[in-house]
Amino acid sequence: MHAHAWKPEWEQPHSALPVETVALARALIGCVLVSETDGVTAVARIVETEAYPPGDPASHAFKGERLRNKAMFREPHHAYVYLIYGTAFCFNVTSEAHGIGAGVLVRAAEPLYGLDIMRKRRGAACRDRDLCRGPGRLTQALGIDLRDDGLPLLRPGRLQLGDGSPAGEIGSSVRIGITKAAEASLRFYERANPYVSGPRALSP
DNA sequence: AGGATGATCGTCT
DNA sequence: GACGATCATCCTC
Repeated sequence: MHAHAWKPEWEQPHSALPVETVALARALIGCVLVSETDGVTAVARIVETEAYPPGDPASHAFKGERLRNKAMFREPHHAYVYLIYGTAFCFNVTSEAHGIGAGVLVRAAEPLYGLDIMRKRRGAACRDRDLCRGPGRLTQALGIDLRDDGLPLLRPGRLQLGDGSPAGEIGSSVRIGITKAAEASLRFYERANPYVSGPRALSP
């Protein structure tokens, strides 16, 4: 597969990405994420997200703006990156108006381009299916870390979101790994996609 | 395929 | 001193 075959697609800036958190979480399914880290390009297509809307007790923004979560209170469509469990980074896309803390966690993606650098970053023992399957794995494969925290995502840079649309049906379920507001169905994923990280058989 | 566990560290109480 | 929007590994079925 030729690299330039993908280029016209992922060089398109995203048109009309929603600002509202849940709408954004759905709209991000199918969008491509391009990373230009350390002079290397890697591209993956988002297949699973979770919404953390305003007033959500499970959101890092719930208790107000802090040093760590200040990116969540920025303009929409910026990166919010944080370290979790001391071992992994999580990548979010900010949502809602400036000053309102909210965002969308990107949980899994389908590797499209730069598979070799992703394998190198993830380790030789990693199956291709698992390169970006999980929030911490995705950031590792794409070289996303604290340097990306707060960066805009709709212009060329270390990270850029490109246009895309979901293939087939979008499923939803409760969010993974949270204890507060655990009943809310705010996780979205491409139903038939094998690169989704969590349960794929749930409804509606 | 699915459940339990330890690693590891910044942030908050 | 406790707690995560997790992962890799080890275990059992």
